[in-house]
Amino acid sequence: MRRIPEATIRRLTHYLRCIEFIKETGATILQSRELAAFCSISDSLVRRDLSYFGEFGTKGVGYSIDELEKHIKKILGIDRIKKVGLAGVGNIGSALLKFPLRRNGFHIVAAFDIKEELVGREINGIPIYHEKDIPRIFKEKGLEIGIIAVPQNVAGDVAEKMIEGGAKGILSFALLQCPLSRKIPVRYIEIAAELEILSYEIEKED
Amino acid sequence: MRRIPEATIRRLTHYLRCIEFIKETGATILQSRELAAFCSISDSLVRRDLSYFGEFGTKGVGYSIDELEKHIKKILGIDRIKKVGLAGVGNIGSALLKFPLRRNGFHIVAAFDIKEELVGREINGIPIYHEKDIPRIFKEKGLEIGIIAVPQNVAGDVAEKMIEGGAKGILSFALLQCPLSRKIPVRYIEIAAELEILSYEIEKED
DNA sequence: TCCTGTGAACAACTTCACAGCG
DNA sequence: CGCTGTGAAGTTGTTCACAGGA
Repeated sequence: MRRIPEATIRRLTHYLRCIEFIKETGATILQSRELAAFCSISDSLVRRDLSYFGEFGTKGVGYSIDELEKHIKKILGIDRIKKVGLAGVGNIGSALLKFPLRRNGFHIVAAFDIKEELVGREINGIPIYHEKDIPRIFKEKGLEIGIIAVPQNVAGDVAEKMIEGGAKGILSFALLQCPLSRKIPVRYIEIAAELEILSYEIEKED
Repeated sequence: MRRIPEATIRRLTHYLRCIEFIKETGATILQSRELAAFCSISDSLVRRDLSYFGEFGTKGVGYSIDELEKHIKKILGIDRIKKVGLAGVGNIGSALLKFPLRRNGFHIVAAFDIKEELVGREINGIPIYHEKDIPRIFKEKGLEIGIIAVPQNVAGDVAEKMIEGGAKGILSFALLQCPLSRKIPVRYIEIAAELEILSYEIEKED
């Protein structure tokens, strides 16, 4: 199979959001043109994106919404729940603990912080452990994904502990400055960067 | 001037992060190769990115770190503080109110919520108003950017109120389903989508 | 000499346009 | 006929390779 553009994968997540929305209207068939309109892109791009993974549609008709949803979830690997561990129960961290990520197939099973007064407590039913126990708890509970919401200066250490515990991927709110000992996929959420890009778009004269 | 790739703008924000970091080491000159290594990209891409905006470097030497920082901030429009209004003082919203965005040139001046018990209070020195007052406060205080951290079903209404108040750009944590009355730049932070992309990267056999 | 800035080559991604199937 | 799936064309973004200035 050809290499898949990252942009295609990102759009797949948009398609999923649209499908969830459209499903509520009771529709069962969806055409590339309609899905494209929802996402403000061209219909041929929708077809191209889906065609990377097989032939899901029916010529002359469109795509079965249920089938399409199942296929996209399979492609994204969210056809089964993934267990997540979150480090850093500060502002962002505790907000995420209350966030309904489970709806999207991600289950935050354990949280970690360095503050003794937090260790042993629970937020939203999620137990908080000490950060030094990250490797052990990741292994014991079979956590696959780590979310990093700690200050930047310790983010690298936390990432290493997650990797030591067998994490397969990391989503980080802090820049990981040092190269990681073992290569696993890392994605960033950079609020400041998004605001800066927005600022550029505002200022540039079109 | 040629059209600038969005990827270039995103990298500009990375360059800024690197510069902030490198400045602390006391260096005053930076070469494209070094900056590229920090960002794990090619040196020619760094030079290409910068060349879109003029000739900042000195041949045979490199770039003055201070000059480069100033130029990039100018390009991104963050050479002056931008005032921000934030709607939705829930989990994510109140975390953002405590986040030091000011360091990056963004000043959250007002927050908004629909809950009467929050209205009139302050978080981190930022006053909370009722969401119905978004247009008035945006105008009165000259807010340029709106951050949306409200539930998805009211996100569209909130966006419209911000636009009515003269907002020039929006950063949203919720999908804005309806088309906006006036076209302004909108960027999204989609935590679920990032996790889904991460999931894909984990599952795919390389 | 060394590193920047940039045409030209190359690679990646998107759109076009239509064959082909239901 | 209508809509998908896909070669081919077109467009956009990145790398190469080197001219040219400090």
